[in-house]
Amino acid sequence: MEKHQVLSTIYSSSSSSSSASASDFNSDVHGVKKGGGGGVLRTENGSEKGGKEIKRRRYAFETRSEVDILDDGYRWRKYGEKSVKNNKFPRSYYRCSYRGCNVKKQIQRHAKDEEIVVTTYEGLHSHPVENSTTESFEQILLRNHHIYTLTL
DNA sequence: CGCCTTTGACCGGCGC
DNA sequence: GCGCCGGTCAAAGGCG
Repeated sequence: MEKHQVLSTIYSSSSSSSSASASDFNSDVHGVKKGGGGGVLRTENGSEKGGKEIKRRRYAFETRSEVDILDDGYRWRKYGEKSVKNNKFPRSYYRCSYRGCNVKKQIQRHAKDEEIVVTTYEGLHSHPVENSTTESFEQILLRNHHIYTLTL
């Protein structure tokens, strides 16, 4: 629904289309505290060892949106949230739902400009987009990744 | 009914 | 050697 303006460059001064909606800043639909969770005894995980570390490319680009969750057409499952010292706002960690698609997405807000959201993609998708209604966000990503191609 | 969200704890690496 | 930071996972509950 909401159109998100992707900033091709870091310094996108031209910003007059700041039509702030009446959306809640918190946008916390739940707002309910749960006592469950936590206190989990992590058993030894027979993770694959000897696995070769695959070089993961990180694509980070800034987007101007009121909401942290940007609908790029893929399904993301939030798996964690931690606050960064440098940033006053917490960073959200999202992961792709598709089996076999281990793409990770990190969303962090700017410490100075909360209106600016930094989205960092890790890995590449290997499955078709589910939501075709959304504009090809991936296209923008590919276009922006040229500017923000960080090789880990 | 299924999927997703939230929170706490734990782990690993690095720094001091 | 210990502390700190960042990142990940797992279970439960809620909502669609």
